[in-house]
Amino acid sequence: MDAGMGPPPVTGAARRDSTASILAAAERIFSRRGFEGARMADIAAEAGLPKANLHYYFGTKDRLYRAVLEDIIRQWLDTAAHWIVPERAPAEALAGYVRAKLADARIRPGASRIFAGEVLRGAPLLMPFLVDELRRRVAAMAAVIEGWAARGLMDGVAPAHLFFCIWAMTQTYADFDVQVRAVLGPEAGEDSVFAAAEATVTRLVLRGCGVRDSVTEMS
Amino acid sequence: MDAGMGPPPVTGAARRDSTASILAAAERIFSRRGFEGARMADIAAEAGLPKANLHYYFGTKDRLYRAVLEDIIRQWLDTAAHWIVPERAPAEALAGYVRAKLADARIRPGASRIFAGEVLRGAPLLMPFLVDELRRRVAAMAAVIEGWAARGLMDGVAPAHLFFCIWAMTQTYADFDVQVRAVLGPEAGEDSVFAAAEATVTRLVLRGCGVRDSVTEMS
DNA sequence: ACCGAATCTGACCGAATGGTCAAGATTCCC
DNA sequence: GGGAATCTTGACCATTCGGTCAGATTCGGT
Repeated sequence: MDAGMGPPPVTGAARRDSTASILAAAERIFSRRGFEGARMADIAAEAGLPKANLHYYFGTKDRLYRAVLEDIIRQWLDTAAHWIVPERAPAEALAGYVRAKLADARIRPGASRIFAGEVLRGAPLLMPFLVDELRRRVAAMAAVIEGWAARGLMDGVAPAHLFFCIWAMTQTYADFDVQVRAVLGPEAGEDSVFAAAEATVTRLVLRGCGVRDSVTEMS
Repeated sequence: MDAGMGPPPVTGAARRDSTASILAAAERIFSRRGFEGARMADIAAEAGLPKANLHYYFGTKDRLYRAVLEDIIRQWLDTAAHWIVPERAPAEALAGYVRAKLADARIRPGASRIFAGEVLRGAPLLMPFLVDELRRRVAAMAAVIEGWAARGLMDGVAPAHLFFCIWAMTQTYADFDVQVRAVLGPEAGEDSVFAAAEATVTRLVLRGCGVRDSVTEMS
């Protein structure tokens, strides 16, 4: 992440507003069209600014994309670090993590979609992050899981795969939202969809891991 | 699916070879670059044919993409129709379906990635399919699940969401293969990765659904 | 009020890309 | 064997798109 620097390295006032609205617009456009499909002109229009303005602040399309990604990664890691800690009980931690990830998927689906698109393409930009930071984080989280298993609080499952599954199930509600809506039909409201999603995912995770003291005995 | 027709509506001999290698090349290129990112010239090079040849057989990039997608959808539906049937026991059906989907993800990851990319973009081409065919299929599969639940063979879970979760978990091993490999490291071989994946996903699904007579009592 | 720095913007490129075409090569069928 | 349909291909084009730039315009400090 972070390569070189844009035009002026100083801080400004209007800078904040412009960059913020550009980033927001970029997240919206990139999330639906992907990096290649997104047009700088469209992002500019979405942000209500002339195209040259984007280049003034971010230099190139590539750097703008990186900036968006960086923001996404930060939140991604924060959520995990908040929930998957040894102090919590497995039931609370895993259910909380699932709930938080689903909330992200609902509130900020574009972020999840951009991340997905990046990894789909082979993670040309994120590869260093995946191999270094993410790998370390997962190792740490795996240790937490194994600690719980060792204390008899849950079954022994392959920790990394458990996380792959949790990420897949939760993020699918952002990445494949169109499919979810199409299948469930228009009569299914957002609230009920996400309520059912949380119940289902939580159930699969908690029961699948044999978590004792299952908070969600039924749903 | 299927819109209009290519240049000549007749059958040919060399036609088969060329179209086949073009489709294979297209699947490889589209799967990593997405529709917008894929270059007709690259697909041509991958297929070992001049670019004009692709246009001779498929007319436009759009029609070539549709042809690839159509093929993918067919397999997608076949697998589901094969496993999720009332005659089978839930344990066998669900485990078999998971195994088959994971095999697809391993053997033909490009197909899954193309499908994912299409849905990520809002399914501009697949929307009709999602709303009509897929919705009907899921309704049928949901009826099977509910039948099993009614017979006391498994718990009552929201069937559509169960499938969303199964698709997410299995396809993530194709779509996010790069992330999986990066996190698990190079020392993890294909075989062991997919073995662990199958064990984990199957466990989450079967235990999560409270399937009786669980074939996989432990792993 | 004044001045330099920061910000903004319309007009303008060059490269890349999907698509075309007409002429040449090959295959098929009688 | 011969002619027509099918197939192949290099050269070419129009458009689109990321990026540039020089000239306004506004902002911040004194």
